[in-house]
Amino acid sequence: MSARVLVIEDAEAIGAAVSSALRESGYEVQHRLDGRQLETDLGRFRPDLVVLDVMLPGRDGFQLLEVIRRSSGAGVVMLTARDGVPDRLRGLSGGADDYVGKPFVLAELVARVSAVLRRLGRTPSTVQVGDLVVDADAGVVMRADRPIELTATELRLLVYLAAQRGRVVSKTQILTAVWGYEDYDPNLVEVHVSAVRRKIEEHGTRLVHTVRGLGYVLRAEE
Amino acid sequence: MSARVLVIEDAEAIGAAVSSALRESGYEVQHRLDGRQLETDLGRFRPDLVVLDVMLPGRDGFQLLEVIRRSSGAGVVMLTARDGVPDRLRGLSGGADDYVGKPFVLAELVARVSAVLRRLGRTPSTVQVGDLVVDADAGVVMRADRPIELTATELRLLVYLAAQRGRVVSKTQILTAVWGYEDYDPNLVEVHVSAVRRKIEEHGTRLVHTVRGLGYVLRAEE
DNA sequence: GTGCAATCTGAGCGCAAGCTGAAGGCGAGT
DNA sequence: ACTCGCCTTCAGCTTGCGCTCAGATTGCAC
Repeated sequence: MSARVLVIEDAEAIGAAVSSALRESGYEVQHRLDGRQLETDLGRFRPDLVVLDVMLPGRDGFQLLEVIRRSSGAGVVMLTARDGVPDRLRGLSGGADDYVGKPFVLAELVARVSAVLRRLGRTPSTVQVGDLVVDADAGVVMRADRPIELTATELRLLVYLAAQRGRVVSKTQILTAVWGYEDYDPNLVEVHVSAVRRKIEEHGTRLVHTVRGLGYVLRAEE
Repeated sequence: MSARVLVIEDAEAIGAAVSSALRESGYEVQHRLDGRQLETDLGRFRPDLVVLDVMLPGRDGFQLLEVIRRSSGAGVVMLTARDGVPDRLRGLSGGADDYVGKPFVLAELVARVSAVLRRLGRTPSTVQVGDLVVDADAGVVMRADRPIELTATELRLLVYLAAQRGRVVSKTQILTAVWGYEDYDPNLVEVHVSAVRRKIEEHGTRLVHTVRGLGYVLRAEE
C-alpha cells in the first residue's frame, strides 16, 4: 500500500533525518550512502521514488539518474545546492521529476516527494472524508461542493492528516511532517488543529478526532 | 515465527531486565555484555533487531552499529543517555532505526522495538481476532469495519494482548509490558481489562478470556 | 453447600492533556 | 511608513483519563 522511497545521500545526518521524516509520513524507506549498489536496490527494493543527492562519492547524481531512468519507472527528486542554478537545469533536463535545494526544510522535501508520487499515480491526489474533499495537488479543500479558505499552514496540516487518514498521528509526527521541527511544542499543533476544525467542521460534525495521549485522526463521523 | 532480538548491554541488571521484558513480549532474546563476538552472533543467531548500548567496553555502540549495517539487515535500537542530544544525532545519523534515552521505562523500549520490527516488515502491524482488527501502527481498532474509540492505555493494553494472541499472559507480564511497573497491583489491570471488554465485546461475545489464577488470553470465541 | 480468594465493576477524585481567545511580532503588499 | 493577515506564544479554562477504593460477584476447594 505505502510507497517505497530510496534515499541516496552521503551526508549521514541529512540522510538519516530525511529518512525518518519520510518514514513518519508513512513511506517505506531505505537509505544508502552512495550509489554503488543502486542496480541491486532497484531490483530488490523496487522503489517508487528515489531521493538523490547530486554530490556523491563515486558515480554522481546525474549518472545515477540515467541508470534509474533506464531500468526503472521510479520518480526522482534531486537534492542540489540552493544556488546551483546550473545544477538545477542539468537535473531537470536529465529528467528528474523535481529538485530541492539545500539547505531545505524537511517538510518541503516530504511535500515534494508526496507531490511527485501523486503525479506518478502512486498516491491518490485527492482524498475524500465524509463530505470533505482535499485535493493536495490543487491545494483546494471543498466541503459539500463549496470551497473552503485555508491558510498555508492549515492546508499543509490538513493535507498531512488526509494522507494519513484513518491513522492516529502524534503531535510529534505532525510537527516534523508539517513544520520540520524537532522540538516538542504541542500547543502549536493544537492551535492550528483548532483553526482547521473551525473552518471544516461547520455543522457540528467531527472530522478531526482527538485521541488523548496519542494524537489526532482524520475520519468521517462514525 | 517470533522475531529474534540481540541485546548488547554491559550493565547486567539493565540487560537482564530488558531481556526478560522482551521475552515476555514473545521475542527470542540473546544477551551479551559486550560486542566482542558480534560478528559471530550476527551469523549464528541471525537477529532481526539489535538493542545496543552506546557506552560499552571495547568497541562502543557506534562502531558496532557500523558492523551491523555492513553485514546484516537487522534493525537497531540504541540506548543513549537521556540528555545526550549529540548522542541522539550521532545515533540516527549512523543509521540506527530508533533510540531510547536512559533512564527508560521498559514498556517504552518494548514498544519501540516492536515498532521498528513492524516497520522492517518482521512483524505484522495488524492482528485479527474474530471480527476484531487491531492495527498497532495506525493506532486503530475496528470491529466489523467500525472504528472503536479506545483511550491510550486501553489501546496499549489491547495491542499487547493482540501481539500475544492465543497465549495466556499474567497480570505481572501485562503490568511490565504496558505500564512498565514492577510492583504488583492486579486491580489496575482488572479495571482496564474491564474497560476494554466493555468497548470491544458489544454483543455478549467474549474476546478477552479470564484464566483464573493465571491471567488473560485474547482469543476468538472458543 | 460453605467459605475464601480472585475477579469484576461502578463511583469519584486529582491532575495532566487539550482547547481557545487574545495579543504580539513579523513579513508582504501598497 | 502603514496596513493587513498569518503564525506563534501565552494563560486561563475545560475535559476526561487513569488511578484508587469498596462493595458485589464468581469460581474453586473441601
